[in-house]
Amino acid sequence: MDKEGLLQVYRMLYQHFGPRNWWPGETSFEVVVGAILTQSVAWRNVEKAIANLKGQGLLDPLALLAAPDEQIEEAVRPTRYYRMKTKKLKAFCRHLVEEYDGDLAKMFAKPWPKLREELLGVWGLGPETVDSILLYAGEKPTFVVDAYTKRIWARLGVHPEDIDYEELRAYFMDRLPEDVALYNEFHALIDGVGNRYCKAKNPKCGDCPLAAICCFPTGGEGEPGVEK
DNA sequence: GCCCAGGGGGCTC
DNA sequence: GAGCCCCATGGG
Repeated sequence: MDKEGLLQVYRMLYQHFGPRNWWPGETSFEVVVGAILTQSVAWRNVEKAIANLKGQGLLDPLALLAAPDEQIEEAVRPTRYYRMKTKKLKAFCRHLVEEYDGDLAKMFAKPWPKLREELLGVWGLGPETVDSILLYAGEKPTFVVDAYTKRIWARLGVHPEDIDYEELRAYFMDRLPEDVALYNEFHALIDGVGNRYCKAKNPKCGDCPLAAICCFPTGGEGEPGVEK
């Protein structure tokens, strides 16, 4: 799939869903917190957790660091893995406070490819979370890949589903213009189609906007590894 | 009441 | 370095 093919998919999704207006968040710190909490969990539950944190004045790096683990755990309980996520939130806040005086603007002032490597070194932050933070909180032109991206492009016959994260990210970034708004909307649209039509165990193809170009289910998983 | 969602860490060999 | 288990809630 070349640049035009990718943009065609983008247009098909956009026509179906319209603008998705990501990322909901009053502050960039709230967006970061959401990026960590949304790991493996529906956004609905993240909203509850963020409301809990906000209600207790914990949507602030210093306040969050100072609060006892038990309080954070209770607040983020709806997002599953709440003990792990409490550790992850604190690990990020610790890094932010120690390296940037708790100031996200200062952090994002750093050249983003360098910052990306740095954040990947923070405990609890993997590539998807780091790219989400950079794109949606920092407005940096890095493409976010998730399980839906892998699954959908596998079903389009472009790659095997177990493709490496960095490889698929590079696939998009090598072909698409370096455009924050495009990356923002594209990932949000992929999440939309994935959520509605592309669940792993019970896909509901129905009126999926990509049905015309999809290899699933008739074509199985497509032709893994074949470059289209 | 069971099964599934699905990112990241950590362990194994 | 690939494979596997752990985390542990809530919706269908």
